[in-house]
Amino acid sequence: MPELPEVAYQKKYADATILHKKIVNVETGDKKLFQSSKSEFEETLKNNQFTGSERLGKYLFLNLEKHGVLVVHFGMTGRLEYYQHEELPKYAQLTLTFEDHSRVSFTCPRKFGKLYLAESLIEFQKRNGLGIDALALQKVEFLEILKSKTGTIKALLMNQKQIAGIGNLYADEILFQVKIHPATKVNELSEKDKLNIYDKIEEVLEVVKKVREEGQKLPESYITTVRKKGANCPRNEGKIEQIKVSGRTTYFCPNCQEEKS
DNA sequence: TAGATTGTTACCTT
DNA sequence: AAAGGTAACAATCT
Repeated sequence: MPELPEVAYQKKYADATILHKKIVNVETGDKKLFQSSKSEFEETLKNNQFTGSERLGKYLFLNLEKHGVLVVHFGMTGRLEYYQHEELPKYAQLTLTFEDHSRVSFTCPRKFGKLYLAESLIEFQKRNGLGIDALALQKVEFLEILKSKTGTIKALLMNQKQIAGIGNLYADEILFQVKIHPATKVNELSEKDKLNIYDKIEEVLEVVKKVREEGQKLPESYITTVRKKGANCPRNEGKIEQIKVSGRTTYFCPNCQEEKS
């Protein structure tokens, strides 16, 4: 599920389903997901309730009436499922039953998700060194982050300690939209390039966030819609290629996104 | 079937 | 010291 736009959708989903209801039962799954002891989760959540939610990057914060906040990281396959029936969904790792008998499960087939207990969003952000949320990022902050960096622009966009919220998919999308080769070194970018990248970060994330929240389709001009080796470029100027950049599989159009020399 | 998949991070090298 | 690249994690799909 999980880059910034998908987590924004999970926040909307949580807001519509699980706020202001007393939690009467807590069931936990594989302990590798739980970043505090499972008994601590059980004790903290039982007889408590969610009062609201916040999002930072790819993390969802479910604020509790007492004892701080439940923090959810969705890994690659995590999601919230709200339902009224008895049987647990497949891959349920945390299941809360509310006073009205409805339930919510955090499901996570690949178990890359993580659950934390924290005092607050700010405390969690500091403790984990998370950067500024990509949609709250100011132009000057972005330019400051780019200073004296030597790695690839793609790796920087995905570095959660610098900018929080962009992953492999939308890093590729941003660089496709701005027509910059993903392996370009940050120190080789012109000032114009940098400003264009900043604008596309905001544009792409806003567009995809809205698409996810409203259940719409991505624009046909997006490489994400044809993310496959040999596919036709949405601009019809070439064939999509697949390479590795900073260890991650990367899709781009060599025709639109020329390599700097 | 080998390699791919939206996540992070420990561990290497420079 | 710090920054950047890589492999590993788990389960499934093509």
